[in-house]
Amino acid sequence: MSTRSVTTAIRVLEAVAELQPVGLSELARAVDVPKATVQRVLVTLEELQWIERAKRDGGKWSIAVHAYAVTSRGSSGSRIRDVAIGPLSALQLETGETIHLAVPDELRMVVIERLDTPHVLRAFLALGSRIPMHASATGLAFLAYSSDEFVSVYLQHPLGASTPDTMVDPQEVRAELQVIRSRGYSINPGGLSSGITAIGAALISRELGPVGSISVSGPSSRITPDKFEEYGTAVAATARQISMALPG
Amino acid sequence: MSTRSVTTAIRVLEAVAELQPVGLSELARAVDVPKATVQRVLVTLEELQWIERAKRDGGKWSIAVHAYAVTSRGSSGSRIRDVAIGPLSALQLETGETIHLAVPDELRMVVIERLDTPHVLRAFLALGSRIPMHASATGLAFLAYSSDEFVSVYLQHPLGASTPDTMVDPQEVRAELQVIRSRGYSINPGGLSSGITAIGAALISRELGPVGSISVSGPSSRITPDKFEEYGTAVAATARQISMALPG
DNA sequence: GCCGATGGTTCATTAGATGGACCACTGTTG
DNA sequence: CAACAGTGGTCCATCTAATGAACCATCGGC
Repeated sequence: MSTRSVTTAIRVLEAVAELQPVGLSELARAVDVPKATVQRVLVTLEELQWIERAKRDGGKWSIAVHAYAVTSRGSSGSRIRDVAIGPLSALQLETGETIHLAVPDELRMVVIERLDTPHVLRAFLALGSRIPMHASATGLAFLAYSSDEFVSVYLQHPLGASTPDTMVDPQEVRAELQVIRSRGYSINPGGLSSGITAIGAALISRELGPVGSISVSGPSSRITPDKFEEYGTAVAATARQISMALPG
Repeated sequence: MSTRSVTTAIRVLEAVAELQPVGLSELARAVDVPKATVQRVLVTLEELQWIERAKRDGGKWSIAVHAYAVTSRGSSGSRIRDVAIGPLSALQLETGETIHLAVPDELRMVVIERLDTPHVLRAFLALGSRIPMHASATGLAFLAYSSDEFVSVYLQHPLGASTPDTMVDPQEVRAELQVIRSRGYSINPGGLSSGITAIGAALISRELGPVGSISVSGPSSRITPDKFEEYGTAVAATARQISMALPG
């Protein structure tokens, strides 16, 4: 139907990203394509500066910065980021805690922006991190406003535990989503990283439904239950403000 | 010699990234490939979730989050980022200003990490920004420790002015690099954005030479000349610390 | 020495990418 | 309103160029 070689090339590229640093044979096995084909693809991608081989370490392959530079320029989240950055900045100043902006990619949330806290004790999520929806405040908020179909599909996949406190029971998650909807924001105490509590709210486009979410997070010692409501309403208000400014 | 269709596909992808949101005809012109071919590539890339078409706006193409998620997972800079994040966090707390971590891609510096200030007045560079070397503290620091060949090649290209204060004379840049080397850090007052001053230092791998650089930046009203030395030595010390922890 | 890995290359076969020509549609202009 | 210059999109005969089985070279271990 369409450009088989391109498809395999991209599949190889994604495999490199996932397994890096990785060698030829392992890649060929992972993608289930003959070595010779993978080899040609690798050389091509190298010429294009999208991947590079380690100088030592038997010349294993990794993604090159150029690939990152190309794809990060913009990305669909960029318009969201543009309208979000102002309100998020205000929210950061108001709460003094770390703020995350995340958008969905397949079954994960991807962190596309972060504003830092001045505190020495910081909640840290690297930009570009892919985190499970059921284990994060952003993901839960997003799920809470997603369609039933999507939630069902999501919950059919095995729910891994990021920490001992992660919700792994689909029933429990469903109930929590209901709570989030009635409350307007999500609370995730230690479900993604032990000792980190986060409070999130969904960004909802009138036309497209939920398109991402935001959260404020910090050490559980600072984000105590008595602050949940204050931070929750602040996050929810900021999310509403961004939602209204969305292009859709 | 190798996989022509893949090459054109990647060229199309890069063109989309650069011109997004962009339509079929414009793309075909940009990459100088028949519309029909571009069309097939676009459909393929869409199936792979690497690009997406706007719902409104005549269905123009943009890079999808998935592409960003794939390439940001790791990227060669990731190991740098991993070892850098701790020291950078300390530097951010020490100075209270925005910290950037950038690595070279072709003739630009690409911002791969940022720790920002809690100040209302913020120096902001979006992640993934590609900035000219001669116009940025990070770039100048990187150049200062690059090979003569690379510097010569770089200076042969036209030096664009990002602001009225950008150095555009190759001689002047060369002299500045000398100053940076003897001082140990770079200073860039308003050369990238008017009213923003940045101080940078290079990350140097013993085996590979310069692999990136870091900088602290803020409004020129805060980063005044009397702070140059204090911040400069701090940045340089942090850079040295990271350099020693580098894998190479 | 053999064995099981690895990375890398060759080349006959034919799958499949190519691109010129074409259609349908929209908005502009004289 | 007819002609026109754009746009996105599709067909299909031609022949390029992607494929992959078979092959070789090298490495490390036992």
